[in-house]
Amino acid sequence: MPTAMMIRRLRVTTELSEEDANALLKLPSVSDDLPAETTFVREGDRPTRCCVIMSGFAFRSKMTDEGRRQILSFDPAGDLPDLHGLVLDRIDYDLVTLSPARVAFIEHRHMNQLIKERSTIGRALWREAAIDASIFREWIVRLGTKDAQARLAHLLAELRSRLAAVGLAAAHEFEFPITQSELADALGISSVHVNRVIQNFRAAGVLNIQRSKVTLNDIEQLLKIGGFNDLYLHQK
Amino acid sequence: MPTAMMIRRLRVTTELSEEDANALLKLPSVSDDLPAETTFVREGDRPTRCCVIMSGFAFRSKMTDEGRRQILSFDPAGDLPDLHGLVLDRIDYDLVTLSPARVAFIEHRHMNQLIKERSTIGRALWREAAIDASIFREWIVRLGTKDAQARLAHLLAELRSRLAAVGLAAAHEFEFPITQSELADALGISSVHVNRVIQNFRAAGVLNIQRSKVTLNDIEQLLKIGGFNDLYLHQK
DNA sequence: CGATTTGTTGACTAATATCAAACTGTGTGG
DNA sequence: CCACACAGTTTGATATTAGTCAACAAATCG
Repeated sequence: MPTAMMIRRLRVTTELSEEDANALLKLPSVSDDLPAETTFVREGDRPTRCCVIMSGFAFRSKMTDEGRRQILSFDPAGDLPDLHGLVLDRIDYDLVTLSPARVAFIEHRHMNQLIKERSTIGRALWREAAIDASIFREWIVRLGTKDAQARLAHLLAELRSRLAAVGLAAAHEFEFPITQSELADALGISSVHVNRVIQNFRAAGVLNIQRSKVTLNDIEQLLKIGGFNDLYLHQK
Repeated sequence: MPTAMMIRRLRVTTELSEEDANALLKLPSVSDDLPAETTFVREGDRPTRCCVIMSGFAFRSKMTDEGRRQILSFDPAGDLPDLHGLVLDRIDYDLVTLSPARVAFIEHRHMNQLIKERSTIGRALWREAAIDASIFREWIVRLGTKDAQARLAHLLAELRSRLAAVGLAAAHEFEFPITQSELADALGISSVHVNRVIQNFRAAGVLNIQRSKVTLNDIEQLLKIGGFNDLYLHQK
């Protein structure tokens, strides 16, 4: 059952009948175990299949001409990070494993066939892509209006909310195997500054990030500092 | 023909048969002339119709709890800025006129009917939404990796490219009725700093922004300073 | 025409970047 | 088990970018 996690994920935002779920489970796919830091889709690729993160984390990123990397999303198990490859000729970002991850690949023709047969699935997938876009919009707000502290708090609040929705976060902590340098590339600040911000949070007893685990000691503070409001996640 | 500009816009990115175009032209809609700075869709709204910018400009924005505004997109004539309202329960941003603008509204049920009847139109619209998301991703790169100069250059390069594609930009200039304060909210910098960056560009003979008109004197420099690469616009 | 918004300037401050060095932890091979 | 290498983190010093505030000038609008 390669796509069980994906169905759990879809059901966070969409009602899905057992029939539809079963149809999704029957999608032919090939899976691959990838080590951390593996780029498995590249900017400029012409996609013929889309992928599902089965376990671990991936992220999407872009390199600028000046050699800077911007991380655009974190994609935990269940995510479909290149769904729009179905309707676009080219992929406009790199897709990279953050941790060792298992990734399933589904041929576009199978997806298209299923969408044609079951319009509710087409709708669910379009909806999923729309929420993906909504998360990008909030990412813009994060970078455009918040200082370094608030950016980190907001990102962690979002991750917690999304991971909790699929059972991947406990009350006060979750697995998130990221380096400070990667956080820096996600938040648009330097890794030195990420380090200092984390230290402030530790000293204030708000949170800790250590060895692939995020601990949120004071979630109320976290939400307040990050100015976090979960409307944009469109969870039921 | 309320949606002629929209069709021109769709044809930038998608092949559309005459039949499909005609079906789109027959969509029932109501239009409205709105003054500048009018918020006509609000964050939290439950959408029942979607809109097409017929003339002028709109923008999408979000307010943070701290009272800061982040502009998320500029939407010229032809744009469908809330297409994803078709698949989401709530709108997660404000939609505001930048200039006086004519806006057409199409009931979701008419859109859904048409999508059901003509799957190529459904595809075209999904594709449109996917490109919208791609532009958000690049907006993240702009804010996360570029300094103030490059942000402005990159934004103007994007606008030029998109406007030229639908015939709304001449070789070296286009209409864009924006204040420096609005630019500041789009670029994540202060309006004072926007002013200084513009002055630098003027002094260097690269560009000018004046009285609702953007003049690009040295496009090569503009693209270079902005680090602009148009892959993400997915234009044919 | 006055009223209001927008643009411009200068002085000062705050946030964050950069650079370089040192420190910590973890895994590897001898 | 130790020594080493490596990646990641931490620290301090300094530089740069951009923000804030306040005043004024120039456009624009009714």
